[in-house]
Amino acid sequence: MSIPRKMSIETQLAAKEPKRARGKLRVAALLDAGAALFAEKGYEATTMTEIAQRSGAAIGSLYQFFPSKDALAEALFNRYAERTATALQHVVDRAPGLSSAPLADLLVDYKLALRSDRDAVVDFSSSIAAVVERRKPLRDAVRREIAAILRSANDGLTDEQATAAAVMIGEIMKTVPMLAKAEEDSRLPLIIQARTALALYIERVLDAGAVRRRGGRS
Amino acid sequence: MSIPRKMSIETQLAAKEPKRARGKLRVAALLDAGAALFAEKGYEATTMTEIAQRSGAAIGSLYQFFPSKDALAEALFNRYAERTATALQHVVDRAPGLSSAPLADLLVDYKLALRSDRDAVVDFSSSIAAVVERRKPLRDAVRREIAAILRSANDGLTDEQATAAAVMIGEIMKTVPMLAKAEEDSRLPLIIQARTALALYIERVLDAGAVRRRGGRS
Amino acid sequence: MSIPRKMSIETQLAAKEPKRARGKLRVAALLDAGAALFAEKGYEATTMTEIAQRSGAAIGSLYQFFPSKDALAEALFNRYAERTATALQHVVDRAPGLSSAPLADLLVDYKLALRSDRDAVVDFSSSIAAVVERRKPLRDAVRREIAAILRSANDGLTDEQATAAAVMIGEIMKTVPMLAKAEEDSRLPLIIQARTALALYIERVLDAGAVRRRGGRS
Amino acid sequence: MSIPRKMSIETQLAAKEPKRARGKLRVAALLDAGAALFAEKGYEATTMTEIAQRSGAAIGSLYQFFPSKDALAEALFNRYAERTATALQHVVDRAPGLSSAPLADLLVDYKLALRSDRDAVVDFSSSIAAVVERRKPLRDAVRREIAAILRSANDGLTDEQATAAAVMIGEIMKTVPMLAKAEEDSRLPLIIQARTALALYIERVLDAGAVRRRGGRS
DNA sequence: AATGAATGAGTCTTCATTCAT
DNA sequence: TATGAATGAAGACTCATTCAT
Repeated sequence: MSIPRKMSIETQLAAKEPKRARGKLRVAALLDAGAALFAEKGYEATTMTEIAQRSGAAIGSLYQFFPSKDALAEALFNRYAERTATALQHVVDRAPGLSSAPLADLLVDYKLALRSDRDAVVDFSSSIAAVVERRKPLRDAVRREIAAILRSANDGLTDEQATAAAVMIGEIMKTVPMLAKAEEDSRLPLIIQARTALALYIERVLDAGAVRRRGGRS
Repeated sequence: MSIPRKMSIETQLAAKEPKRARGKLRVAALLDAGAALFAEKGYEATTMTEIAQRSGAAIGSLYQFFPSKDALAEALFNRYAERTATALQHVVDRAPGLSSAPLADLLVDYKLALRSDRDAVVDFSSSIAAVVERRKPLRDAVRREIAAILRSANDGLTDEQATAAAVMIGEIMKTVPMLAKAEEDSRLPLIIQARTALALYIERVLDAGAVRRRGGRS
Repeated sequence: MSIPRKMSIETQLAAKEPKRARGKLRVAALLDAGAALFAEKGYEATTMTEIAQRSGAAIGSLYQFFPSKDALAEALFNRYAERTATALQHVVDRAPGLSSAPLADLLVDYKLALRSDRDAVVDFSSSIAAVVERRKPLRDAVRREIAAILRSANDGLTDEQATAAAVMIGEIMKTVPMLAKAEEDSRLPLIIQARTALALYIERVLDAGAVRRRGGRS
Repeated sequence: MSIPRKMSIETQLAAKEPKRARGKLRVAALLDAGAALFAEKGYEATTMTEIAQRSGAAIGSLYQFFPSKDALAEALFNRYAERTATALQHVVDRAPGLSSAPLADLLVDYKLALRSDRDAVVDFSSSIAAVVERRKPLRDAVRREIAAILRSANDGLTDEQATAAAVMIGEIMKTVPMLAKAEEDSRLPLIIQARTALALYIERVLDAGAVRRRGGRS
């Protein structure tokens, strides 16, 4: 897998790793509290004190492991990147041979699985320098995998076509978390719409060569 | 005793006119500065002092027109809502009779036109109470118009179907501003992908009734 | 605190200057309060809140003009440097033609005049990056003036001799503020000792050529 | 010798006596680390954690031996006081019979020997209550010894004269550590200047009675 | 009206010190 | 004893908002 899990820009932003079991639990609790609050109220509006309180720790304990608010955000992003890598590998493993509809479903499910992690990360990922740096590589890696899936399903695609399609697919996938936020009773139908829209687009992409070869769209 | 102690009412009003005009300019400049900064760094990260500075005004002047930061945001949202209404009317006017592809283009162009306004507004529109209130009605109005367009193009759609489709269309439309942020040379191809994806989805929606009419399950 | 961190490219240490009479008074009061407290308890042990309180201002007002504690220290140092320059010019103006004893007195009086300013500045001048940079040039300038006075009084001195003597004279002068801190009744005798010691040393320096010529010990 | 090597005031601040060789080594390492850091960055700017790290101990270990930062400072001061006493005794032992120049050299060498210890102690010795208390007695003891040396070399000196001279000599001696901080190639010449200045002053002091005896002003 | 100084509650962050393992 | 996590008071600094000129 080509996703960079951690970059080596040595900053003081690095979260200090706990050396005892107690510390590991703390760190996980702190990350969860931070994730929840960032998702709820946004990065700027969330205070470090709130995060500490929600995870049942003193403010000093929070700073013991995350030397700054940005460091916490970065750690959260790293966790998100790792989970993304894992989930994406899952997709890559079962994508071969799938037609547009099941492939669309696979991608939508991938997005649903990462939903809450992503919610915690989106708000700050364009405003914190250390995260901004990591963001593009991660996004590019995801796109590359999707493009690869497309090309292996349709060898008539050029690199440019596959890449552009991967970008568009990524964008359609981003609608999933939004739709999943809808009222309980409209959530499912909406996600079905996303599956449909994505399947239609993927079908078009996979047919691109065939269409040309066959000489017209159905 | 013959000296007039009071100017005529007409004269007073006339004297106020240039000041009002100047005020309008200043208000517009302040809104623009706020919009630009909110888009650049986000609502929370932007300070009132910065906004005043960028528009060449003193902080006191800013507060003369907008009694609070939230009020400024609200004004910005209102401006966005008005422009949305205008642009949407434009869409509604020329939608009738269009097939899926040109309709998709129309909607994509609508989104492109509102792009910068939206950038200024998205960041805070879920965190400021007064704006949150206005947001849903605006979004619902847009969805209703799109649903209406869909139903008038395909009278076989139920209300629920049209609404769900309108939501999905709205979401696909949201990808447009993101794609438009791409590098100069990939921007156009990407927007074409958005047009394609949207057209495919709309085509499916417009065909839905036909399928049923032609003998699908009741 | 300030020193161990890598100096960032452009530090925003510059004190903002007031544009209104009110502000100028404030700035002076703040500088005085800072000077007094730094002299009393040291830089690190003095809090910004204390400084604001002592000068009758709100903490925000302090930060209006001095964007950081370091900036305040720097401003204080700048004021000290200016006063040093003025006082030194005074010395330079009346040094020509003086013999060792009156010259020593002149230098001791110069040090006494700058005493309180120096007290405010010594504690932090070796730990704040921006000040450390300015310190050496100032000290060198003072030494250069003293060396020049020595050489014009004894043209048999080499540059190196004059410089070394200037350094030593500077050091003896530094004892003055310390001695001046003594109990009321021992202060005067002690300062007389300083005048004596300084006069003896200067006499030796001014005689250097003569001594050599006459054959005394080098 | 009248210097108190150990203060009789028992406080909880007093460092716990290490009972094992291991502990003594650790205590020495901690004191050295503290001394180095206090000299480098000052007392306030140095953290307990840093001290522990530099000496390779855990923060908990540091507190095992020194129950507070002040206690560490006090221990450091005590060590300095002991070394001062030893060095001073050395001076006292060989001072009798010396003329001004060798006496000055002796005193300068004494100061050079204690230099690094003093650097570690100066910064906090005026701000920590427990140390402030000990400081004056130590300084007075040193002055008393110097005054005694002066009086035994010149029995024409009054107590007041001898004391004032001792203070001045102490101040001139303080210039030695500063001069010793100069660049490698100017260090030696500068220290020679200090020897010279001190010798001149001492010579004057030792002559004082003679002048009176010989018929100077009463 | 316009300007910029004044205000102070609220944030992030530090660090001496205590405590559990 | 040794270790390092936990604690929270305290300090630097920010910024929306108000006020005086």
